[in-house]
Amino acid sequence: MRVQYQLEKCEKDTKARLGKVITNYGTYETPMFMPVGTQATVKTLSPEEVKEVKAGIILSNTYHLWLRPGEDIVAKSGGLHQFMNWNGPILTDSGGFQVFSLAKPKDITEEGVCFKNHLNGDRLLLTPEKSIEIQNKLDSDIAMSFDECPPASASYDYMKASVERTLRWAERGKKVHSNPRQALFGIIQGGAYQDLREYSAKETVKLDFDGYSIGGVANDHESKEDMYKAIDYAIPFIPEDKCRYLMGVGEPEDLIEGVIRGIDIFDCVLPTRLARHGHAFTKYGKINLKNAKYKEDFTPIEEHCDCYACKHYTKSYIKHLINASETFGARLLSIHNIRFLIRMTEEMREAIKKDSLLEYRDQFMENYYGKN
RNA sequence: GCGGAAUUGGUGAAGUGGUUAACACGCUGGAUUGUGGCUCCAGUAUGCAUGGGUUCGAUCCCCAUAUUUCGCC
Repeated sequence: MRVQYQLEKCEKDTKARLGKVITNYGTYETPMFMPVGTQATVKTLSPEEVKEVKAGIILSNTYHLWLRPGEDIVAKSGGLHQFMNWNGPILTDSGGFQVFSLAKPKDITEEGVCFKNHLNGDRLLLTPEKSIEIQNKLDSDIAMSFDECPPASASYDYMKASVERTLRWAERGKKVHSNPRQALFGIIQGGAYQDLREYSAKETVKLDFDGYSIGGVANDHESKEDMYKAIDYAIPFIPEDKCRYLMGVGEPEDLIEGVIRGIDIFDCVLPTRLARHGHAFTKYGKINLKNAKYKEDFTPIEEHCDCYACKHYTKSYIKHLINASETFGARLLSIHNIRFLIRMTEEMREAIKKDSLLEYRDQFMENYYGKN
């Protein structure tokens, strides 16, 4: 069976939706936040801990698993779920983001993208067909189309050419997609240019994917206004009965603004990266555990948080672990930060049920950015 | 007691008779949005043991004192 999306309810005053994603590895409710496990592991967490923070689905990465250990080894082990001992749903990114983060413009051709293997210097060519073939073998529940993720600052002409190429790549990838258990999502690009986003959305939808995502946002110092516009331009063209995924977004307020605009799922490295650098999300704003003021703070990160870190450990202790570069500190903060974002999605689901999402947003923002 | 060597910020230390005393760590902040990320950025000695002297000018040269250290009795 292929992943299915079930729309349960639309909020009265916004475009927010309550839904369900049904997969062979379980069903989860949307809106949902996906922790990122690029190299077949959510950095520092065990699968049991990922379950415990109530992650409905995780994201992994085609490019990185292609280079190491190689998709054939993952396939041989019984697929990505088996390989990493995660029996929940998995979405794999296509390597499109690595076009943005690792490749130079001159490496991008109609055929695909030339990468220099960062592990051994080999020249590699990733094509739309290759990306889908790798994802088929990884056997994730949701595969992503291979796209170009252009910088938000790209010129109109560049963006237009890129959008068109990404559409051709989407079609090529769809043609070779052959895993009957795996869904395939299309990616809408176009930056903050209204006509390009609309064009990309319409044309991508014509190709008929199992779900749609909005990509190319929140990169290259893009303003929040531009990001929200990009969502607003694309959403009206996505069929209601398909899951909508905003790629790479994970600041608390962006989750809320995304949901209000009709987004169902998100992924982001932020909670785990911030954790490794000593930061924690809290209801009253982001805090930096490295700050001297937490030296003797023997209270949890958040008093009423239900995560493992907050139930058992103090800021003082976690600060000490971070200062001493002990990995347990990064692990505790990762658990907390992911749980924080997932709890936000839980709260938003409740708010959607009660048609009170705008009130939720206002209250959240007042707490998060107000005076402590 | 005698002779030698050393003394630079929180630490380990470069360094020069002349504009802002290198670097590293630590410390203090900040960044971070489909992870090439235990990463990156910034700030952090009004002073070179103390007191004199030489010099236009001394952390750098000279003298004394203190402390540390090595050797000898």
